[in-house]
Amino acid sequence: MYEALELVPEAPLVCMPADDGEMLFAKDDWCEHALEIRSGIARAVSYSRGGDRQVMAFFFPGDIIGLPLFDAHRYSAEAVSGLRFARHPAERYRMGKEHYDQSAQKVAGAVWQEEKAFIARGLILGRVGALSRVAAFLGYLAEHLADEDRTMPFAIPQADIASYLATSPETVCRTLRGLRDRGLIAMTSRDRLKILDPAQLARLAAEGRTCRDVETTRFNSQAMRPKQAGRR
Amino acid sequence: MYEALELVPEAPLVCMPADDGEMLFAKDDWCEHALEIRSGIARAVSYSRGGDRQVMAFFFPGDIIGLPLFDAHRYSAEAVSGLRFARHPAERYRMGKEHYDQSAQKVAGAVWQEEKAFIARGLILGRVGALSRVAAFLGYLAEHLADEDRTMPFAIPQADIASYLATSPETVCRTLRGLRDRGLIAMTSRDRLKILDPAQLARLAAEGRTCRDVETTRFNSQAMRPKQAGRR
DNA sequence: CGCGTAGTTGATTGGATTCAACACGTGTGG
DNA sequence: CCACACGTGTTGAATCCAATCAACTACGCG
Repeated sequence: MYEALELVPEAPLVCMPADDGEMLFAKDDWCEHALEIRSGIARAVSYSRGGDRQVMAFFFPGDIIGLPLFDAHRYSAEAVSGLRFARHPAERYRMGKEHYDQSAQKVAGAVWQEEKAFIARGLILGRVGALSRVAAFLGYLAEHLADEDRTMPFAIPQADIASYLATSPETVCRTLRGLRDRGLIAMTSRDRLKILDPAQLARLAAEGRTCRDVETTRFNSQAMRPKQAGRR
Repeated sequence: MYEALELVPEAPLVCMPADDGEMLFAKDDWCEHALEIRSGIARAVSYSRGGDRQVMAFFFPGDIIGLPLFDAHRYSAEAVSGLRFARHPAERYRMGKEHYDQSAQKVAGAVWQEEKAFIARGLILGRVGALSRVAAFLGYLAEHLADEDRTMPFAIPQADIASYLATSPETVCRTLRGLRDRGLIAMTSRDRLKILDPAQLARLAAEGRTCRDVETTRFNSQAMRPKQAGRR
């Protein structure tokens, strides 16, 4: 009865639509519902005093966001485009409550799934150079919403991509054009993107331009080198 | 700041030292112990195929790392400098096990504490320009290991800082010097850093150089603006 | 004392931001 | 149906910043 992350049938989980740009929940708000994304894309946003805004993560169909690791939401979430979602009572996912509908393992898995989105951005931003960041981002997108034909809906405003990648919209546009000209990707329509050469794209993401010290000091330095063998 | 998360007294928790650079646990390894940092600094590292290395997070005294959100470790951890730590049996922190030594709330709090370190890097890397990134990093450091005099041990190799900030060691050095020349920080010794002007530093972190579109499109754009009021 | 490493500084070059202008699609109202 | 405004994406030119290469200093340790 409790297998999978299946929704419990007792509550009639309607699939609600959200307008583009609509806020789904706000940081520090009480965590009432967890949201399961049915279609479209959502974004996690950080507003700092000072007025600057950062897109911290994107979420895709199948993701469950707003899980009550705490009582309060850890970030603000907004709809990007074409979002439809279902609400789950947060109590179901609250840890340590005795009335588990889900096993704690499942809850932990869902939390980890949510956190991975934030960590992924860190790894992407860790790469220097717009080219490798964009390439890594496309690879990340493909993992989440590419079909068997390596085609995916690409309904994310370039301003959001720019904020996510910590670069300017112009650079995003130029880089995408560069990838298109080199035949690595194709954009048939405004909102459809096809990855033509995943291997080359991954290579760009990896070697695009890595900090020099990584190669050099890694094998010379002592403080750098892990002394315990056997990592991967 | 880290109240509670108290260790259970039953096991004699010895405080083990680690050599600088020593690997504490490896990604994907079975999660046997959680490590409580008693002194010094540790780092989370990501090794990708391709040989590039990224410092994803720093951890400080009081932090508990390697918590078993899953069975396997989610990242590799290494000692940076002067690390002493205590091992806690991972079972204590495994979610959903019936034999809680800690309440699930405590476990969730510890997990969140650990995850925050990774998310903090994303927010720091989201800022463009080396100056704002370094300033934001110093502010983050100060939150975790500054004493009442705003002085803190600064025993992190600049190569690690550079990797963490996705920049080059030279730029880190130059930026620190710039901050020193402007009287915002002082480095009495090689490994002690004092923050002289926290307000100015925070200002630099915020406005250092924000992507232009943030200001302009935020108030004009429709897709950008959250339609539900009352965030913050 | 000499070696190795980390840190520092200068000069150069390439890349990204920025400003500006324009193209394109969409929805609205005349 | 067309004109228009508006937002988004696109492209060009100029400036500025940061990566890079190279040389040097400071420091810790045998």
